[in-house]
Amino acid sequence: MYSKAERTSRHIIASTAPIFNRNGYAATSMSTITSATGLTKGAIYGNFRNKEELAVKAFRYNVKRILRKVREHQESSSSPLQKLLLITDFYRNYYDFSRDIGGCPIINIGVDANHQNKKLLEGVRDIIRKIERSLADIIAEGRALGELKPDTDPVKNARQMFSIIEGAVFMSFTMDDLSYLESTMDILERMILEEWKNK
Amino acid sequence: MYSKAERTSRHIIASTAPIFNRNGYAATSMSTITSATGLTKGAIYGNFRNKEELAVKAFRYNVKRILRKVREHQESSSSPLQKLLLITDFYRNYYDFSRDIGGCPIINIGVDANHQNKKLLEGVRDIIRKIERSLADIIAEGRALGELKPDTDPVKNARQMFSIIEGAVFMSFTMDDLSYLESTMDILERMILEEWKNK
DNA sequence: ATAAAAATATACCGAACGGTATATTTTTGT
DNA sequence: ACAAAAATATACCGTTCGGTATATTTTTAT
Repeated sequence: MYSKAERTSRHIIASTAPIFNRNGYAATSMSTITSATGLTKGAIYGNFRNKEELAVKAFRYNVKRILRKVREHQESSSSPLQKLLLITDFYRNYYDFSRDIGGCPIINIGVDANHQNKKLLEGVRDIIRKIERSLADIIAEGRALGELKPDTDPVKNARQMFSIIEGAVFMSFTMDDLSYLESTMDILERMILEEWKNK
Repeated sequence: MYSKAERTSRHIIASTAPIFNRNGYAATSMSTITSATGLTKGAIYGNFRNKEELAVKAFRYNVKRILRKVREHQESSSSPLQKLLLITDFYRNYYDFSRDIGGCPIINIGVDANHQNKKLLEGVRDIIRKIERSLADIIAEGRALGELKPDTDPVKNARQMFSIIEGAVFMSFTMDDLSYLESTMDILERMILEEWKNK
């Protein structure tokens, strides 16, 4: 069983994570945090050094939730090519899935933290590099297995793929219109099947 | 000659626009504004109803500056196909161009205003619709002239194109790495020449 | 040049900000 | 059950927030 402090920490993170994601760092005040958690400042500052530390952990919490979902969605396949297509398939449903946490934490916190908060921004960059690496690994494996063309560039293609996905996520959440995701995943899937796949 | 008030208004907008763009609405305080302009609150509130009104006008100012640049870049050509390629070419240099105003106002304010400020968000949406419309017009004209395939869907393709561009802009500014823009423009140009162009 | 009007500066408002010292309550190991 | 330790609540700190009423300065039209 978790200690009291651990349970409280988790509760604070879980209940403030969507708020930080929606409002950003500066616009999420301590009073927002106390009323969202039902706790007082004493409890918050007893478990976190300051607002910044909580914000960083809330960001990581949001990202982990999403990445776990993506992983689960992929697990049904052992083929790298299929995995790529399952990732695009995941993002077709990303709008409904992530609406309750207020959109994509990478975009939200990436934009919010840029020019504002070094630690938060570095956290975002770490996650982006990690995601690109795992995408590149899938592509490299697909190439090694002969599913993808021999001249595929895993790192470059991973970056292109993620960049295109994030564009669609931004547009969908800004315009409140999930068709951007649908329409962009069409392009990505065509790219994978027509340009990356070994035929 | 402009009246005193007009000159002051312009000065306030011009000198706070990059700050709003970088820091966002909540993180740009009145004291930031007074020290950036060299004026006092009396001058600010004498020319703008409140911080929100100034933020909206600062956003429009930033967007106009960029759109004018894009327009100038296109003007050298009368061919819709060439215009599309000049737009992608423009975004290859977008990183250096917009770094001094702190990145892309559409992404920055779009993310910042979402869940925070209705008027600002509506301003962002208006601009996005306007840009997509003008892109769609170019594509439609290209189709009418026979430069693009007859089955091209101007509205859909405009949205896809803009979404992909914004993704690259986000990635470049978040990772401080302009290669995302380069690499994405490669894809877009190939898409235009290989899939949209009437061969 | 002058007076009216417009624009800007000054001084202030109550509220909210992030954070802390300390008192109180709750959990923990025995 | 109990005492020590840990966790949480309370009350407060100085500072900054957006905004305003009013005094002063500058522009404008005559």
